[in-house]
Amino acid sequence: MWLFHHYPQPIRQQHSHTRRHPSPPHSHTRHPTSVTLPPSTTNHLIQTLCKKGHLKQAIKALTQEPNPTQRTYELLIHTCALANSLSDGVTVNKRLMDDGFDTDSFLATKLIDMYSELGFIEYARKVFDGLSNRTIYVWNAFFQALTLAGCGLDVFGLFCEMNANGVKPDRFTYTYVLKACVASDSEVSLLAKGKEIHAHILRHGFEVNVHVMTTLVDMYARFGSVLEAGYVFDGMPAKNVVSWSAMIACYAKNGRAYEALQLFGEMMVEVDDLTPNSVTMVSVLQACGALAALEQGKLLHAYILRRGLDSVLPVIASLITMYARCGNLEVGKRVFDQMRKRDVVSWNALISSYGMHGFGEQAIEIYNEMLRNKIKPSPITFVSILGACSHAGLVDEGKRLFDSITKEHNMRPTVEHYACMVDLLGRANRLDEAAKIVQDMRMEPGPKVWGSLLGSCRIHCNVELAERASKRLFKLEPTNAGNYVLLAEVYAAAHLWDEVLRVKKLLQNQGLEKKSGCSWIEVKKKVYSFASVDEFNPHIEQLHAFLLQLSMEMKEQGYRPETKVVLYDVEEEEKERILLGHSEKLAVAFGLINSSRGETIRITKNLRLCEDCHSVTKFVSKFANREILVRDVNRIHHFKDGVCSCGDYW
DNA sequence: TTAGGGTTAG
Repeated sequence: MWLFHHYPQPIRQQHSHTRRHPSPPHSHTRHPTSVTLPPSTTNHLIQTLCKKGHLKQAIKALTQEPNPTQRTYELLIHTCALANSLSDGVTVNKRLMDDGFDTDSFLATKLIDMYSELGFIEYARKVFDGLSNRTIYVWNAFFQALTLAGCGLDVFGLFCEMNANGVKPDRFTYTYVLKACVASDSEVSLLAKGKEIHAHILRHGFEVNVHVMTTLVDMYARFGSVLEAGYVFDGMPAKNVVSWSAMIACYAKNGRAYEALQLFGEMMVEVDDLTPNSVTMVSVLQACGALAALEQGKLLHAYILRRGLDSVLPVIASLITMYARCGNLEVGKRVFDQMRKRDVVSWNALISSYGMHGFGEQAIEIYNEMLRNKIKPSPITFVSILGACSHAGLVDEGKRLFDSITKEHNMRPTVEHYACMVDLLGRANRLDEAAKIVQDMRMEPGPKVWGSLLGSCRIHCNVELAERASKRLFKLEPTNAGNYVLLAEVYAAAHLWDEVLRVKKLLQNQGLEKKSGCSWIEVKKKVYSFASVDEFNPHIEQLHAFLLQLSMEMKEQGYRPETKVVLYDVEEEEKERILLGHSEKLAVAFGLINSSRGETIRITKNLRLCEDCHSVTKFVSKFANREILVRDVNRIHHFKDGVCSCGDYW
């Protein structure tokens, strides 16, 4: 029994000779519930101690009880899990096996749950392996345990074995097996497995079960298969608030914020007796934030207050982030200030809000206040605060905070933290130091780290390092078009047009495409979107004419188009024409035409803001005397009087 | 005995 190697010898010897009723070989006949024995007061005592959470005393009492019942063991196991005590759990496990409960599938289920909760999947595996009569409960518990432990891949073989053994999957089995597809640490994508399970579900008539089908929607959502998720959702015979929320979350998480809001609207208007709850709100707020749809967001805020959902911490964290992403940092701060209770997520939300607005020093102040409030930082806290330092160019502060992860907080920096450091140093044009961090990392630098390095090379036009980083990235993420585009931009800036063409070919050969630019603007509570190549847009001619006129006026004032960002080796004039078609310029023009003076123009872009759009927007903010907020993938740019809040550092 | 959707970052 390797399982018990590290633990004290079982206590059986102490009580075996005190046992008044010698045990028959099989446990069940000896069970006090199945033989008529007077109810044991010790059993009762153990159970009471467990219910009150006095685990140590309960374990002690166990040594006095010769015939613990199944119920006693059940409570003991549960209490060990609650008390997070592996050693006690193992003691109980050992004792119940000695007592002949080793064939008890009910207790086996409980043991598997316990080991899973304690994070010891190998112990759970031992229990599972040692049991011959595996009921559906046992299989389900083990599937769930494997999934939680990130061993999703193991589930499929066992699922086949279970079917081969004639045990029929039930609605719970399917939810666990579907979850196993997404919760696998393995490199292989398990989408294909998920589709197989989908077929299995249909063959066995489970397409009527709301839980199973909702899990299926969620599985497709997590693989980014929005269409499949939609098919499943649309085909569901009955949907409840969870199904709707899952589909809304699917859109919100997969860059389809507009559809998320639409679906939410449909849910509110068309479906009776269905009330969105706090979970729904979180996804909808996310979608508003993604679109910078401030007016929609405010309506949701009012709704949250009416429904009394403002005491739900995740809702408030999403609300703070929504306001910040919509450019309204002050309101977000006010929401935070009014919270009666705050958790680390609330603080993280505020820190990252200040970070995305470029207020690095204030973000650090908030972080220090959080520590003074005795809130323990989470790994995400450090991502947020390092990101804030990066946006504000606070290199030394960032380095100090990074060191504090190990020195002051006894935590280990993750790949994400290293990626933040590479970004921080790289943006600040300290590429050598950034490269050294990558070299000295104690773990494998993943795509995020190399991606940060490549991004910095793009800003500072470092061809050699960009080639090194992209070589690794092309291996790690062969289908991420963004990496090819970044490298091409580095080459274009260096006028290495042959190389630009070579990278473009590489992209084409794999059937990949450059993600096209897209911008959104909210005007009078409606969201309008613009694409860079957008001949179908009804406003396009008007906008082009407007921009052409604007560009001429700006040129008189000293504007020079930043043609280096154009990835085509064409005449300057053509490059200027291409630049004028950028989606954010269309959105700015649309905003100027369709909103009244004094109104802030809020725009969102799906990519990083290009240098030319940045300088044009600065000009516009001055000449049209308008405040313009542009949120790109990285941060918020607040243009006013010809200046941007990022200080041209982004 | 067991169940489905969410929070903060990049």
